[in-house]
Amino acid sequence: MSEILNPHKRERRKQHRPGELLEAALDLFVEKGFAATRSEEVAARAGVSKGTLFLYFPSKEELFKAVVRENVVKPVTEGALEFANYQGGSGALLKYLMLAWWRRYGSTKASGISKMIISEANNFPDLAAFYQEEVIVPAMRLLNDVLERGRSQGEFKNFNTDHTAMAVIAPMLFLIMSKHSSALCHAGSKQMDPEEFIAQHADLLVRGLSASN
Amino acid sequence: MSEILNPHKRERRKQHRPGELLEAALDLFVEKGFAATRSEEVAARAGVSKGTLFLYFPSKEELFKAVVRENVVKPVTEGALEFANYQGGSGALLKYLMLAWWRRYGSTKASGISKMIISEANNFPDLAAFYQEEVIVPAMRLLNDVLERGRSQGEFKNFNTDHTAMAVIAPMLFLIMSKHSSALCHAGSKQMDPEEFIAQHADLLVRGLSASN
Amino acid sequence: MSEILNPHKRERRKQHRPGELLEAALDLFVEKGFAATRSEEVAARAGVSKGTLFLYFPSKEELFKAVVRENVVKPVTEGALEFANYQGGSGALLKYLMLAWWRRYGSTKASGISKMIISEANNFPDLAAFYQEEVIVPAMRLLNDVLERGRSQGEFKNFNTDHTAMAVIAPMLFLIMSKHSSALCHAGSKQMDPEEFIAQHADLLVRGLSASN
Amino acid sequence: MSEILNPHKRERRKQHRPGELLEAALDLFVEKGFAATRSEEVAARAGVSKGTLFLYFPSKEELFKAVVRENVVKPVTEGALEFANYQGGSGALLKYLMLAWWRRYGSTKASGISKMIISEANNFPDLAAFYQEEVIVPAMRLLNDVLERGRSQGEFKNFNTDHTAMAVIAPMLFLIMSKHSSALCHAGSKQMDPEEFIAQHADLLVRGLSASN
DNA sequence: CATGAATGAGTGTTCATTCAT
DNA sequence: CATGAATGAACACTCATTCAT
Repeated sequence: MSEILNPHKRERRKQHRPGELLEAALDLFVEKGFAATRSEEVAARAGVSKGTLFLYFPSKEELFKAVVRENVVKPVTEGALEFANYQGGSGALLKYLMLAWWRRYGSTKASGISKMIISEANNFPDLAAFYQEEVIVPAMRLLNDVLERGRSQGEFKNFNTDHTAMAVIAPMLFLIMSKHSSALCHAGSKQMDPEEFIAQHADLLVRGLSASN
Repeated sequence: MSEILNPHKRERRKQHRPGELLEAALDLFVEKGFAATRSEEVAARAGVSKGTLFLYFPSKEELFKAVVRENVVKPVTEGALEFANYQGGSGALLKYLMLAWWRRYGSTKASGISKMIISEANNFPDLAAFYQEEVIVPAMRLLNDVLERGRSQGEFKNFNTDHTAMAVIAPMLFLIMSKHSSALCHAGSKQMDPEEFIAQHADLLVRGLSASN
Repeated sequence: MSEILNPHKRERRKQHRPGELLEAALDLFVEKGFAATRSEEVAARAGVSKGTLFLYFPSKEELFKAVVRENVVKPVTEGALEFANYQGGSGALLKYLMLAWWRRYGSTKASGISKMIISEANNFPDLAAFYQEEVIVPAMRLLNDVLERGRSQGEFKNFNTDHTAMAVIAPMLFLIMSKHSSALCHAGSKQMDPEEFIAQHADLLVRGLSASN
Repeated sequence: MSEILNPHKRERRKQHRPGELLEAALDLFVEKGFAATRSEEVAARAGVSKGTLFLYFPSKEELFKAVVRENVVKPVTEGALEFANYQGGSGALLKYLMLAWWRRYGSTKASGISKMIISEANNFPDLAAFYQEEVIVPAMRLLNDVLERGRSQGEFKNFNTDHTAMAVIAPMLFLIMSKHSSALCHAGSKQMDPEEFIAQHADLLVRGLSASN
């Protein structure tokens, strides 16, 4: 009804085009990977023609970068914001951020983009570099900041930053890969609750970081 | 014996061909993945023509399966053998197997095959099924056997098998992905010693499994 | 109408493409057979690139089926229509249909498709089945109907349907094979007038079918 | 047993090699045609290696020519011999030769060679020329001689040689094509006895040739 | 004589990107 | 702005023929 009353409908559609294309591209990149996703299929799923896709995004690579900016950079930025405003203890903060990251990103379709990049980085160095800059570096900086916050507040002691960072990342990466690869999704990981898994892991880590020895 | 004494060039080459091709294929599958590896390049790297490759392996898929059998199935089988003959405690056994697996497989080029399968399983269901059957199932069985050994000996208590299996696998998977994806290999993981990482993780796990509560 | 008034080049080309490709494919299938016809050559003869061919026909097999529908099914359908509307005697009808079939099909390039299918049916079972269904079955039904019409009108007597059908087909098949195979086209058949040959044969047949004994 | 007693067995096999290869080649050429027959399969069916085939026949084309000489030229030569020695009437001779040709050649596997040549002559001009010279020309000469014998004896009258030759050949060609192409072998031709078909046709022809008008 | 390993040109089909309309 | 027709390089796999052993 609103469509009939609103004469700007087509214009609204037009303005939504990039968003619809991004949505379609996200779906397909996650489902098939970068190389195996055909640009025609992206266009078709967004309900436009092949030519239109290249009107908004000059190449498949640029389309991918836009998908990353829209879906992957955001959660990191949000995490950074919450970090800046957080008042409580660093252990609780770390656990909170890990769980928030899972709820907002890891558990969503978008996390397939991380799986995709890890899978195909070797074949697309430009994409890898872009992802490195826009995602990995900020995320690692945030993680580092959390650990340093804990150290300077005296809550975390005697830890090796690199090892600890790995220990934070490893289980989350594992969950992502399990979620998006049929090679892992049957490896018993289906019977497991990811949030519980992360919570347990976070507790384990915080306990380790807080120990005196 | 006569072969050693009578090193006809053609004959010597022939017997080495499959091995040379397997070696080249391993390199390229690890470097570029399954889809992006061109059969002609495999042949070229092995120093033969395209046709020769198909003389020894009827298709790219069969070539891949041979690579898996040669490089991935073996370490699992070896682990199972050592498990059968092991005499000591189950905690030590678990730690030993994790480290042995890393030294014999994870740290080698061959582990890139695991990364490859996880990356492309969705696009190649037949390959995924093959890998599932030949690698994942036996490996999970071995892991399960180790945990059950610990339980029946009273060394491991009160653990959830699935969760624990995930906790064993996650860090090793993380190391593999880091080693073989340029998207991760700069994520600080280069400064870390994998064996130490595994050892620490194994200790953490064993402590958790041995705890009374 | 606007198309005629507004002859945009691209548009005009587009609508003619399938026809041009079908024409080129007919030429080449007749000239070289199915297996020996390269899709690139079909495209080149139609003045387009290889890719364009597959824009209109999803595979060489489908291209062939389209060629059959366009060039072979039609004459049979036309014959069936004329049969339905025919008023005169059955002997005259049989002779008329045989000659019409020759003029409309046998004497044209398109009849090379029949030669082609007979030649390669063993190697392409799917194509053979398609041809069987779309061409042979309707054609045999028509022939049968003509003979039954003659029997029910009392004009044709005491004939074995199968033998007679063969006797109708054999000379026409012979003419087609002669026309399209260089192995036969010099066998003296060049000095012969096909229409006269068919007319004579038809007369012979009708006389036989009309004989009392 | 005889093999054990006969030390020359291997030598006998050797001498039979060409024959075994010819036999295998005949089978495969008839089954799949010239282009689609792989030389390796010919060798395999003869129980020798690919190299051996090329030891006896310098190319696939030469192999084919040998098959023709062995299997197709012979029946024509035999027919010519019988013609030379025949004493009776020319009508009976024509009928006899037609039936003999069917029994000795048309009904055998070897007749597939004629189907094959007709099918592929356009793609292999050298083969077509060879077949023309070695088979078609002698066969047409024999047929011509039979007709001329009838004319000079006053038994055959008022006939057009070319038309008559076609009328003799057409049904036999039809039988061969039916026998060797799946596109025709279901066209009702299975219910028919070839010898009877030929006999009827021969009678029809002879009656026509003997008629006064 | 016999082998079979090796070659490499050839074929059907796909897909990112361009551009005339 | 939007379309979709057109391109052509790429890629897995085949096979007649050669030749070292």
